[in-house]
Amino acid sequence: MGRAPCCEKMGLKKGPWTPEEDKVLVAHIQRFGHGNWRALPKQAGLLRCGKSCRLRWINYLRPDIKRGNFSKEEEDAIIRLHDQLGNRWSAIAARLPGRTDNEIKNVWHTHLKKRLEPAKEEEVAAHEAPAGGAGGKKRRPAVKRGGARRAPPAAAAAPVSPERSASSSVTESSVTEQGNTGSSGFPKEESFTSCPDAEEQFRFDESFWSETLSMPLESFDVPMEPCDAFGAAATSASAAAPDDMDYWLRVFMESGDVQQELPQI
DNA sequence: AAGTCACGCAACCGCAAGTGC
DNA sequence: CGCACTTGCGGTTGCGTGACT
Repeated sequence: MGRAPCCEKMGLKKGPWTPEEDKVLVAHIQRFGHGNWRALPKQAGLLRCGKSCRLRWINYLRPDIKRGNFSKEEEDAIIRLHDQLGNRWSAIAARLPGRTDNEIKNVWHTHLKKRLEPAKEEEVAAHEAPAGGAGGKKRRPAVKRGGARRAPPAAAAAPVSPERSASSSVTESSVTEQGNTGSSGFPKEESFTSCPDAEEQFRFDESFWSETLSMPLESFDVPMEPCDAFGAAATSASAAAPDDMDYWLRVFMESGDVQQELPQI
């Protein structure tokens, strides 16, 4: 908004997303997944940078996002988890089904922080903050983020579920490589097509999704795969896990626009 | 009713870490 | 082994909106 452009390429759109852009993004991800965020906007025909697409998907468009006010239980959970984990919002989000790190971060800064401030001050005066990051100073005061990323080395922070630190740490490859990683007990985005809970999660924004899914295929440059290509793709890709790249390559080849887009990948 | 203020949320930026070459 | 690229995370910004004066 008021800063210098983050994207190297000028001409890319910034600011609030339009419903049309949302539809295009959702449709593209459903069909092809998001193995490469950088290439995705080009392939989808969006004038956005990959980062922006990723953020939009993770924080708003994912079907398993729970919108609306936080319940008392959720707020309590955030407070408790923040006490344990510090400002590791993605780790906290991973433990709150349907909530995103951004959302939790916002809630913390706008509600919970203020609520806790008085008590916190006393506590801090008494001893150091537990996780070292609750104060919110310079970058990464608490635990190094590395441990919670793609190949979590047994997790620097024990409480974090080892298989994935964040709701946002989701890629199409996680579907194919790990299959349904719902072992932690809460729904994850990558599982929404293959997990039994998927249908339930899918209801969060039913009207939007039904609208999106009912869009005419002609709206997109590429011929549509039969039915929910995303789910089918994920499933079949999962079946062909060792070779998922080949699978997606084939999908692109069949889609017809690969001649234009693939060389840029 | 109009103007001002405060808050909430969506989005952006920079940096760190992982991965592939 | 080192470098370049991509992804993911946390901090921050600023617009939109409701509350208040």
